[in-house]
Amino acid sequence: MTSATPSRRERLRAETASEIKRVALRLLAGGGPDAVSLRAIAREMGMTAGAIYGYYPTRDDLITALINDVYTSLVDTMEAARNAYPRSDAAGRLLAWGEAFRVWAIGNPAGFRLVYGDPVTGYRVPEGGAAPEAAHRACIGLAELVSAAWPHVRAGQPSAGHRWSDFAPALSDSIREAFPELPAEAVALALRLWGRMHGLVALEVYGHLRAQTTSPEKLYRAELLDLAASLGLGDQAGTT
Amino acid sequence: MTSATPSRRERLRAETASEIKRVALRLLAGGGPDAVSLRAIAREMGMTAGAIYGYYPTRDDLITALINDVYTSLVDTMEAARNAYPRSDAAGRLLAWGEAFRVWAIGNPAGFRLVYGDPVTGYRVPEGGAAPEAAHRACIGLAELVSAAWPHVRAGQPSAGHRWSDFAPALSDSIREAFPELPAEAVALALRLWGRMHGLVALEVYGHLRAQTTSPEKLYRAELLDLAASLGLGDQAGTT
DNA sequence: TCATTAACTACACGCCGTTTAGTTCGTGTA
DNA sequence: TACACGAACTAAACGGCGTGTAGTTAATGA
Repeated sequence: MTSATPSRRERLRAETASEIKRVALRLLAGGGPDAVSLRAIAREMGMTAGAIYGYYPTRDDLITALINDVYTSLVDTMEAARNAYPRSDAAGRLLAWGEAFRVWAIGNPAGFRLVYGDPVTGYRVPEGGAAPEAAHRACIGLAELVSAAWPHVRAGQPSAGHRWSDFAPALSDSIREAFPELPAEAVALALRLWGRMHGLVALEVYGHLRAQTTSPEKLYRAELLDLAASLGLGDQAGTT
Repeated sequence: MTSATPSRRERLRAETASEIKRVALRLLAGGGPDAVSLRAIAREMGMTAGAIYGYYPTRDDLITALINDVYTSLVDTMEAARNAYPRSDAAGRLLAWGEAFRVWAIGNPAGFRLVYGDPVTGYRVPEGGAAPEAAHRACIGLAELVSAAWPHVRAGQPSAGHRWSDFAPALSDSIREAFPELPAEAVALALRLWGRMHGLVALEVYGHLRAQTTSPEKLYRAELLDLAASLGLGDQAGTT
């Protein structure tokens, strides 16, 4: 913010910092979470491990940066998939979002583990622990899907008596601002959507589903359709 | 199998082998997955790390044994909770199973990670990769719940055209033997139940839900009720 | 009694994250 | 232009890890 013209030094520095992340992501994709080590990254860059401490104060800070990058790319992907369908096609947008989630996860198992599992050996989430902004965006995206379906949601949804105070202020505030017509109950529904998409995908990524079925994608598709139906968006064609 | 009377040596040996697992589980519960190391276990037992190789050929074999134990204890817990309700109370049994799953997971986060996540640093599932017997039992348990509800499942369940060949032979065979009246579609439904329970619980265990809501249990309860309703077991009292 | 052998230790190897002290070199200023 | 500063980096060390291997102890059984 303070620098109008980033000096040459600053440019080199920023470039190195992002090269570290780039190499880390490559190692992650190539050799799984355990292949991401400061020593391996440094080796790959022709440096020594200690040098990385000039860019990230600790390994976990680097991992945290990676998580944010990867999480953001996931949410970007889902939003793009959703936006390929017009606002009028609530079912299409829901299915697109859900499919994009699974496709990304299956294509990026290491990334999925990074974001939703134990990222790498010994990593602990930072104390301050503000959820990454990407998680917030994901929740908003889900709320948007719920919002579009809300008029059709059959009143039969079990009301567990959710209140606004049940949710993180950051979440409540954004949703009330973006979708003023939604009740707290709808936020609960959005989080449940999240859980429903997450369940089968997590089981598949970690190999539990493949031990039981040869076609997890069929299972997931059925789940998405059931999910759409339960939101009152039933039978609007199973677009890709 | 060959020994009628286990010799003193054999008894000591078996006792040591299980003490290793016991200590490992204690370390796991106490210090998370990273606290489980051969050196730590040996230290705790007044041995050296190498000694453990006399009992488990490699660290991953020990971890595999732990996973089996922990997974089995989870399934035992869920089955017991379910069996507290009579067969006639299909909804009660479903809710009990589901609640038991979450309660166990929240009370045993390290165990949950061991079974459903990346167990510990560098662990890779064994090649032969037969899914643990406990996973099989869990699937059967879910199928039983579906079986009890099957007459009520509204025909509207989206049919994704599942066939018996879509599932692992071990699973298909057991289910066809135990519940001859069930179609392949019902197995798919059982696996989807699994995913639905798994989703919110996994998000909660890994800290993603708590960043968004202060009452994950309410969310999960609502999900279970919705799930029961979608199986046609609606409105049969929200028993504990 | 004594050879066999299971059980275990001691040590080494290469990996890891992290810290510290020392070195190199581009940069802004006098 | 000369020089001092400081950023960037290396080298080496610490303790921890899983895993082999060679050597030691002690219980077993003929």
